[in-house]
Amino acid sequence: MSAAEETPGGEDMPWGEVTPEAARRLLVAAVEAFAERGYHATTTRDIAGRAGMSPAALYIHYKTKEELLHRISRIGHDKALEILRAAADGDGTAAERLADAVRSFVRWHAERHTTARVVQYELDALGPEHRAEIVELRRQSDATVRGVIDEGVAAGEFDVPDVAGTTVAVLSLCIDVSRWFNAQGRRSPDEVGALYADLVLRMVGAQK
Amino acid sequence: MSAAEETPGGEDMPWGEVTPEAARRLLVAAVEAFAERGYHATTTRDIAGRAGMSPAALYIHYKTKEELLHRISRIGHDKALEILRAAADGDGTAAERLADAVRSFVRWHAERHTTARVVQYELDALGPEHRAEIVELRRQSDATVRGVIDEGVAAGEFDVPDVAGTTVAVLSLCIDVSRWFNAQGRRSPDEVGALYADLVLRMVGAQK
DNA sequence: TCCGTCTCTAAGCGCTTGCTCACCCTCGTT
DNA sequence: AACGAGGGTGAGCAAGCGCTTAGAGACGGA
Repeated sequence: MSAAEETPGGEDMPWGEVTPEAARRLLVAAVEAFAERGYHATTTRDIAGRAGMSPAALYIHYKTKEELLHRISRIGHDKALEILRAAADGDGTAAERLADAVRSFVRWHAERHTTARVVQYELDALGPEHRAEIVELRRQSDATVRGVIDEGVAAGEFDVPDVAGTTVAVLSLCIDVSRWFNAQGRRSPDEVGALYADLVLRMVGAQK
Repeated sequence: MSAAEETPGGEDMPWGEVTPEAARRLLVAAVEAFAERGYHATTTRDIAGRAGMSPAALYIHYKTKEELLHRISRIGHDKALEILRAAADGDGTAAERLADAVRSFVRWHAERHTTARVVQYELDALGPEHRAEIVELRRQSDATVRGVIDEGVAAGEFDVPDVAGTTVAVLSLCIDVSRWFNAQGRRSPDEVGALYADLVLRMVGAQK
């Protein structure tokens, strides 16, 4: 992680790598608008307006509206993959690492559900090359989770008849959090993360 | 179920209740287009073209493009709820009924993933009143699944610390099948249904 | 035969869209 | 003081949008 993504205090600063500041403001505005209305229902005038700029200003920093979506999608997927890998490559048993991965992955999808919604559900709005690039990142996410489950099975920790299918289900479950999660709801991101980690351990038949 | 929805052979005839035939052709075309590109990216000309008609023909059968989406959404949700209730109100233990519900619900989301994708992911494109109507149907789906889990817990069949949260997770898991399922993929709708029924039984801690 | 009804089309209206262009303002450098 | 570079704007273009309208053709009943 680059220094630009962290404040001096060390807390996470999203979109810190996007410069200059005007480009970042536009990108944050686009994330909000895309998450609320969807990519196709969002106009470039709406994005520029939210960022406090004229419609033409957008095209100084981004070539097209689709490039904006691609930047958002790319950064978001990189972050999601980084979170999964940090947990998967950590110490501990396969069960501990899987629970860790699910907990942090779900927490991210809940906490930053605005971004996650765009990242996960607006994939089809990308052009062919950009979409292919993102699909490859997803393949890596899948491989990361499958690896932990494989290790758990090999170590006798898990009981999983269908590793590939279970991997898809686990990732699907986590990703869909961004669709239904509501910040005003009863549950905090931490609570949902803990619940889901428990559910996934049950899915893979980890002994408690 | 009305007679119009079934062929003489008894097999399921989707959109059978939509008449006249031209209106049904338009609706089927709209489902395909909405599923492929999303509601906002689909033009009325595209829908009419797929149905082999002129753009103006659409407005003989539907007042607006949004009404088309509403009809699709309404019929789809009715069908989904009917499937869930048929399983939940059946005979057998809570575990059997929950497995049955998940199996048939998932099978529907896989088999008819085109429709399901529109029904489940284009909710926000509806106007306020139409959206409220659909949200109410979803509440009933949630209540149906929650009921079965509650009964399983009461009967000592299940071990579920958080019934509300687990219900959301189960439904979310099933619904998201429509996003990733691919007819050309390796798995049949039946196989995915069986896998998911097993996974859900594990999630609720049903003894095998 | 004439009429009213229903389904559908060709043409197009008013508006919004993504995006461009000519121009201006604010800088740090010389 | 003069300058070049880069970030910003107001106005607007071509294209495409959802939807309407005038009228054509088919058809059943009086």
